[in-house]
Amino acid sequence: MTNEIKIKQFKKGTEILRAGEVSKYCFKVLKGCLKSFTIDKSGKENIIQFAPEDWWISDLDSFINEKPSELYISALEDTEVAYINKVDYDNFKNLSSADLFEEVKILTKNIVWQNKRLILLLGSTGEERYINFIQTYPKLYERLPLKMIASYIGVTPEHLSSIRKQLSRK
Amino acid sequence: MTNEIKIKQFKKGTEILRAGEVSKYCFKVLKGCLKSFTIDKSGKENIIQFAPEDWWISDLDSFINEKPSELYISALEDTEVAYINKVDYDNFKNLSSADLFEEVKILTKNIVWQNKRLILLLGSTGEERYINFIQTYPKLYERLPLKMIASYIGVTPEHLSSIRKQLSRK
DNA sequence: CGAGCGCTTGATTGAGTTCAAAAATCGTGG
DNA sequence: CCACGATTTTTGAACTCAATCAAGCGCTCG
Repeated sequence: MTNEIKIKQFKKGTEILRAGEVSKYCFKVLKGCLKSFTIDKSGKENIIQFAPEDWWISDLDSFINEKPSELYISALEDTEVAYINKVDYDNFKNLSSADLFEEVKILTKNIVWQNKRLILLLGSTGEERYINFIQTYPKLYERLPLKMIASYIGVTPEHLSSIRKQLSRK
Repeated sequence: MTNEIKIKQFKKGTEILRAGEVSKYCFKVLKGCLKSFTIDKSGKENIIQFAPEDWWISDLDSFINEKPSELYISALEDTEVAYINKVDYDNFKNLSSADLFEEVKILTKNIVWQNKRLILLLGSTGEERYINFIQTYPKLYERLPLKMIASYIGVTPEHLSSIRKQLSRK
């Protein structure tokens, strides 16, 4: 197996992937934080994922099947990533069982994580999702501006502001 | 590798997993249809996933980590499944690279699928999600009662009914 | 110091829920 | 094969939670 992992830096604010382009890379964040998001019909940005240290991020569908991406990816902070390209990824099938098993574990974690988000989006209020966010990602809560968290949990910044106010009355 | 896949039938309406129990199995549907769902604070049922033919379903977090399930699973139709238990699943690490690679592909598909749901839930209206559902799962649309589809796309049955009415005026 | 960004506040609007009840459909036993 | 009860779907009115709109405050950084 050849080690084809490469390293790259992005300055805060860098646009790394634009919807419509094919996602050529899969990133693992070493330092800093990236986000993936859509922009819907009304022009609103919806954050699908934050990727702080040790998380990986990509538009998997676009990356694997080489189709236009639905997601944008950009840097929320100065960020350092390890990344892999499609050709190297396809060589996965030549990896050892141990490495593939590792990959299975990483993917499984992602499924569990996304599933929890689906459960929250379908069955809880904005307030509940906000509380859950703080408890689940206390570090991110300190690092990210309120409007990013609002977008992630699916409410407007104004509404999150009022949620906060209510919660502080206790 | 031992083939530890077993077959089982469920009658329509059977409760297969209850939230709070540990999910002992991972099911692959051969015939019929299962659903996984939560019941939120207000008692409302929120459908997380439908599993018609060839889909697999489980509370993965509960199954893998042997913790109490957040999800319920039940049979929407008379259903036949293949299932695997935890011990056999753990033997995955002894599988061939080819088999593990296959597993990676299955998991990747699940991630892509869940990701599309997240995008829809965060960035579209009930009407858009309904149209998307019909286009993505025309077969399911024929088989399932409206209230199930409503729960899946995150609106009330009453509202879905009115969405339908609006769409039919064309 | 001023421009811009992030956060808050309050007034207004609107998409979707709730509630209640009628109409349609389904399924099961006689 | 029909009848009747149960479930599902439709309808409409009242309501509610969150979005939108608009304005103002406080920081920071250029």
